[in-house]
Amino acid sequence: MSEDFQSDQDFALGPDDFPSPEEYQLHCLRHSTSHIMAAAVQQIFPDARFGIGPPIKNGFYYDMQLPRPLTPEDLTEIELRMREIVKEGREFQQQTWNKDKALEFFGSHSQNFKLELINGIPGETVSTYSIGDFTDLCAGPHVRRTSQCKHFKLTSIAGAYWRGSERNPMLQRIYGTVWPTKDELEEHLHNLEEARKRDHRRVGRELELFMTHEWSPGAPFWLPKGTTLYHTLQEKLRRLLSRNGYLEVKAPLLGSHNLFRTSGHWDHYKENMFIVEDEDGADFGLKPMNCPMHMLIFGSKRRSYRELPLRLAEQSPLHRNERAGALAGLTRVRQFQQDDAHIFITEDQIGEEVTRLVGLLKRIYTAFGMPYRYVLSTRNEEKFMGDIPLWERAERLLAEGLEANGLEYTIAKGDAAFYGPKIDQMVQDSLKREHQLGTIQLDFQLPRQFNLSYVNAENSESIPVVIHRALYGSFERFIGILIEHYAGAFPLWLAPVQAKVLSISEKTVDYAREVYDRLIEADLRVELDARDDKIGAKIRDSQLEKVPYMLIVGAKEAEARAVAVRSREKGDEGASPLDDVIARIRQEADFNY
RNA sequence: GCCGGUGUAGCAUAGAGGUAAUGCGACUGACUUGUAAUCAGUAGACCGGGGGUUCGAUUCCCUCCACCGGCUCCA
Repeated sequence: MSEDFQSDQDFALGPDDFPSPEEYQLHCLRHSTSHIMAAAVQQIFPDARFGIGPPIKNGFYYDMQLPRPLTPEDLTEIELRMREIVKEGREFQQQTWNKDKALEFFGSHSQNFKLELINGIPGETVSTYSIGDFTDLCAGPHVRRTSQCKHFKLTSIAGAYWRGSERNPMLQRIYGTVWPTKDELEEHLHNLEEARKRDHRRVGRELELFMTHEWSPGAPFWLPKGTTLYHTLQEKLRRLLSRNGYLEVKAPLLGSHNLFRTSGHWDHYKENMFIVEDEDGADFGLKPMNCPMHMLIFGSKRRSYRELPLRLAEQSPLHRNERAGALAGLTRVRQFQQDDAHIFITEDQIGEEVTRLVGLLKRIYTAFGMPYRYVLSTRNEEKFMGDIPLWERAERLLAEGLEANGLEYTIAKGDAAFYGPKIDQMVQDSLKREHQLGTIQLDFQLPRQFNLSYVNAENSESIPVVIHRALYGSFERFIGILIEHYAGAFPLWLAPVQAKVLSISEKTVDYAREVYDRLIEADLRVELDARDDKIGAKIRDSQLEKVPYMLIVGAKEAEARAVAVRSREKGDEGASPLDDVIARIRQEADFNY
């Protein structure tokens, strides 16, 4: 360990708490830069009251209460002063104070948030760090001196509630990023710019996949090309599911309050539901989830253990009244469709069903070239229903289901919902960002609330276990992630337009039209560009539209009944007979999970 | 919901207390084109909605709406 890092003291966090020395050093660097920022802010606003300023992924933030809202110009000013502090090379000096001294010190500086923190810290003493005249309550660790924090940039200003609670005052938060070297900082800023360029909202508009309108906030309008994408994902999934024992259903969108009272949504989820009244004033709700409806389907007749596992899949629209400030693009919407399913099983079938599910996830996500990992969420000691032995058995079965497939996973202790443990699938996209997509949730409660049972082999009644599961998550969010993963350049089987026929001149339009018709007959998604324009311009437009294949036809091709193929990735591939090209594209487009 | 920001033609941007400009796109015409932008012309904006200040507001103020960045990754 380098002596640039304060690993030699008795800190709350030491090098051993991190997976690697690099991460430990980054932690120190980011935490330290956060202090430098606070010191700079204090120079400008002597009355600033500080909250917390932790290191985070890629950087740091600091929450503070200031006499006025910050502007972007303030960030520039703060950065300037930070650079001075960095240049001065002030030393990070640690001191251990007893609490009385700390309370007196921070009290005399009106740092009431710090007082609250001190009172929440166990033990008799607290740790502080000073750089020059700026002293902060902090467990550390830090770098040795401020001169080590050269390569930073302040990135944004945001509002944040003190301790994340809406009942607390709103503080101002400044986010920043910092790296050990200039190159790494520049690379990070470059990555941010790249991410901005492939933002699904931007690409979705440019490629005419979807639109939004202020008269339907939180509900995307799927344009023709986006609808093709949506349907393709639905159909590929349907095929996979029907081959794996799923039965698709379509339950109503609207349900009586009686349904949602029974499911518990009326008591626990009503503020997120859209409620409508019929002419007599009876309350109905738009379903926020499919599960209550599927319970009714299961309960609609006497069920036998021979029917289990009963796998009911549904892709219907769901509505959730998300808070206005939480809406964003396709990732946080009010109307969406999950690739939902509820699997009714006996307790004995849990392990095998998990195996089947991770098998399905594997097929799907290898198709997209996205690596992933699993997280098992276990019982929360404070909020859970049902008996503990059943929970423990179920958690073990989930774990075994993963292990039996040679899958590594981490455990999120206490993160389960009250009704049962779950496995979440964390998927990495091409920009190495993680998204929670697939989920496998056990539920011991809902079948009981709906009084569900089946006749077991001993001819008595048993209560089924339910698995709620999604593979894509929601189509909306999944498409948003795919757009960014591929930057709009979808694989052939998924591309809204698979090929575009480009005519070189007016003289070859008839043949171009013929080529177009042949591709249509071959069930390919194809467009014809017969404008009176130069071939270069048509190629450029197709390339910007990210069409996988351009089929260029001029006099030579018409003569030979051929097309010149230009692929999105490889460029000009020369001419081939039309029949061969159709066969080739057809074969490549023929894809299933 | 809360904090901050933004809202000008389909898109990207400019502008200023006296009703708006540029590029791309669209449309029309000419060119008939061989692998990432042919040329010329035309049309297109109640400057997000409502209210106020003012002789006059798109510009300043208030309010509503939408969008964007956030709202524990816990000293």
